[in-house]
Amino acid sequence: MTDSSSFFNPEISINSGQMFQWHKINDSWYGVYGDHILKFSFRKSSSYSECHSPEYGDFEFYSYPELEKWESRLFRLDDDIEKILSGFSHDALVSEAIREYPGLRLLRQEPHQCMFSFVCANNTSITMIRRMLSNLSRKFGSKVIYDGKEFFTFPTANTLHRATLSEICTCGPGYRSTSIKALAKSLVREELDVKHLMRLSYEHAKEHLMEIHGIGNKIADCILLFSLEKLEAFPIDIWITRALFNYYGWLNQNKDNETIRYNRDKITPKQYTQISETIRRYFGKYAGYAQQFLFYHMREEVGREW
DNA sequence: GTACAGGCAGTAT
DNA sequence: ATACTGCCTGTA
Repeated sequence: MTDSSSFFNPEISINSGQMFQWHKINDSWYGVYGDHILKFSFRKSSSYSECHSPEYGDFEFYSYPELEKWESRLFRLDDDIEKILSGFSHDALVSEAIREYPGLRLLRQEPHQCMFSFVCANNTSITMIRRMLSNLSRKFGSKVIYDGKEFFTFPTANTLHRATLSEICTCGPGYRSTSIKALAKSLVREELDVKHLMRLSYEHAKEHLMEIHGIGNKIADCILLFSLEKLEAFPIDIWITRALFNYYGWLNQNKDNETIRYNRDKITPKQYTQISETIRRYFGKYAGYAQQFLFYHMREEVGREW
């Protein structure tokens, strides 16, 4: 743990926009992970924030019901982070972001929860996404009392499948409600199966996901990256589009040497595919990690200028 | 009032 | 095949 890139900061990782159902109560963070409630706290005796960046030992991890070593799973501590990040040394912007945000990690989410979460994330704000998911958990999840506080687990695909469209609508997803129903149906019928998707290649898994109503290029890439172990997935949302437009001008040429034109906010599905291929070749099989740092950099440093 | 928020599907070309 | 357009809903 000598390289600054190996520091581990769960707080910044949780707050980097991948995760929607976490919040801080007093000095602890609580989150919903499928049917488990997770919690971590700063170890009081640690010198974190005094003179060094946080490390693994500065935190204590809890869960209910007990989930063995969940922190290793969620924060991907099993990845060789130094090796992965050193693979981006040819890129100045990502390298800068890695130095700027030591301890930022890609998170490994619970797959079903991840799928529903990003279906809800279609064309809306983080605040609204959090509200929808909270409402869905409250209405269709199970109540759990932990640390004397009330939590609700994430609803199962079965429950959401049995729920009526209007019941789901009362949780606030609007037109995304039909997408939630479509996803629940595919999962219950096992037309969409997590273990199967994990075994498939990135491309084939993505094809399957995109057959679901409400899952397009971007949402499929989020699901693949955050829950299906496809670390080459590189979700291109509006922030990443802006980053690519502003800092990666060379991307604007396709293989026929034609200039790809797009205004800085929108890309077409064809452009998405083209840019995705190029950027994955450029960043390699862990492109998703690069995306994570780019995304966070854009939100933190450039966000207020837009 | 209306523009916008971490895209998408349906329809028109 | 590719481009254009409307969309739930709450907030600024």
